[in-house]
Amino acid sequence: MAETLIRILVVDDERPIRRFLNASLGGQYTVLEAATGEEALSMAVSGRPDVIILDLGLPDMDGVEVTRRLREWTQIPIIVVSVRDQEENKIAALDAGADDYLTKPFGVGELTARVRVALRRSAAPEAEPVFQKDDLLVDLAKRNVLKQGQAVNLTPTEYDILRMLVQHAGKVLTHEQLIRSIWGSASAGDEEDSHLLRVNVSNLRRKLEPDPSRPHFIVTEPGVGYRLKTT
Amino acid sequence: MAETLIRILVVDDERPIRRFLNASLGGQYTVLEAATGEEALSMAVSGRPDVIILDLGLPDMDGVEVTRRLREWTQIPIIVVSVRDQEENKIAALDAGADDYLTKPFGVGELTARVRVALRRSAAPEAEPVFQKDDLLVDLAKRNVLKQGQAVNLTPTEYDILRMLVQHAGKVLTHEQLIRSIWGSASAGDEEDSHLLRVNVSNLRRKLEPDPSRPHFIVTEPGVGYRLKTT
DNA sequence: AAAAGACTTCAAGAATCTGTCAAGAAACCG
DNA sequence: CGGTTTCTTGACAGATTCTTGAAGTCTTTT
Repeated sequence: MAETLIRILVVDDERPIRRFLNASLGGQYTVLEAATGEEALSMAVSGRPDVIILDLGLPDMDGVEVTRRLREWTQIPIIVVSVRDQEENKIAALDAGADDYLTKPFGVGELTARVRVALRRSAAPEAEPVFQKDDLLVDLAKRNVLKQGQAVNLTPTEYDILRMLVQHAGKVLTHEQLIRSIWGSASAGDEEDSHLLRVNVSNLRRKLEPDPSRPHFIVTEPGVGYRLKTT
Repeated sequence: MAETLIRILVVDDERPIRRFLNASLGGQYTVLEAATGEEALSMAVSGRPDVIILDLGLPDMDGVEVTRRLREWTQIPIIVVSVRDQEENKIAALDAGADDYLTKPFGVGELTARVRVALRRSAAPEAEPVFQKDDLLVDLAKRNVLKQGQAVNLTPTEYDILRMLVQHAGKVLTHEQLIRSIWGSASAGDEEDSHLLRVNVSNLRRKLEPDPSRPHFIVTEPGVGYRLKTT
């Protein structure tokens, strides 16, 4: 069957559950397994799954955090599966970037139906999680930034800005868009934060650009915002 | 906020439930209502909702059938809401094209979270308005202007004018329309600004036209305004 | 053909926006 | 708690853009 090319990553720390899901889905899909959050994150990169089924109760990391980390670089559909039935858990997971939330126990039929929904949708094109140009390489999945093969140390804020730029490489991001994505929608339209943004971009350039005074990667669009050059 | 432009169509035959949902969602979204399947189908056309919340138990038509009919022409996210808790109902609805399935009773928080998920997804792939003619390419989504493949540096004002022209390519834009869209309605009818407009158009031509003295793209309609040639 | 009106071009000062440095405050980590 | 990193803020120089005036060009009208 050609369908077997579709890969599903099952993340759950309990082996019996993994085996159960493997048995349920294995007939139609290729099933990858991960038992911890770290494992899930790395397998999401290496295994290139088409759907991720994620249990919230992991030993090393909360499932919501895993979701958040994944969403930094990919739109792979995430179906959260958990014994937690409280509404607040569902909301937190969904707002963190999950596409669906099933409460255990659930029927296999419903799960596969929701997997089909996720697959049906993911015909859409996906942004590249890796940006490369000349000596600069940004890998959003690994959270790596290399300049001439050397790791570059970025502060969280700097990385957030760079991630935004990479996710919209080639497009102009307005000051407001950048500020909102980094400091929240609360503080948009504030001159203070415009300045903050400029300082951070300046720092970014100093760390990334060969010649910060004549930017090669992060170019200014006067009066508007910044853009990551692709060409 | 302008966010109220997002429209949600609530389909349920019970008025109390419609009122409840309207109250729950009305603060953030514009809520449209339909009580029957037929009404839902016609409102999906006329109301152009961004999300549809659909009850399965309608008097004239089964909700699954409504879903199927909608999917014949649109990908508007459909969140099914039903008292039916059997797995087969869920599977049928999801496979018919629904994006999500909630069993009544449900929490408002969860519903709005799932609405956000649906909106988040459909917000992603936006149509890119692009204008191309000969050597000139204007990409409004990227805010890019290329002349013979080379990026052209436009000032914010110049870009605003060009954007207006592209958005109404082929049509004549009066001086007043252009001035109003760029400097606000306050200063329309002012001779000062008419001049300003001319200066900016002149600069635009110098940057875009092969021969600024004989405009190929931005042509003057004497006494009226300017027009972007499409042919 | 001259005149009037409309449009275009050029140039320079004013206003605004942007980049950089540096130092104190705050947060983080062991 | 001490040390380190990161964040925030202010000041200032530099660059870009906006605005305005004057002069030149084109078109239409008389």
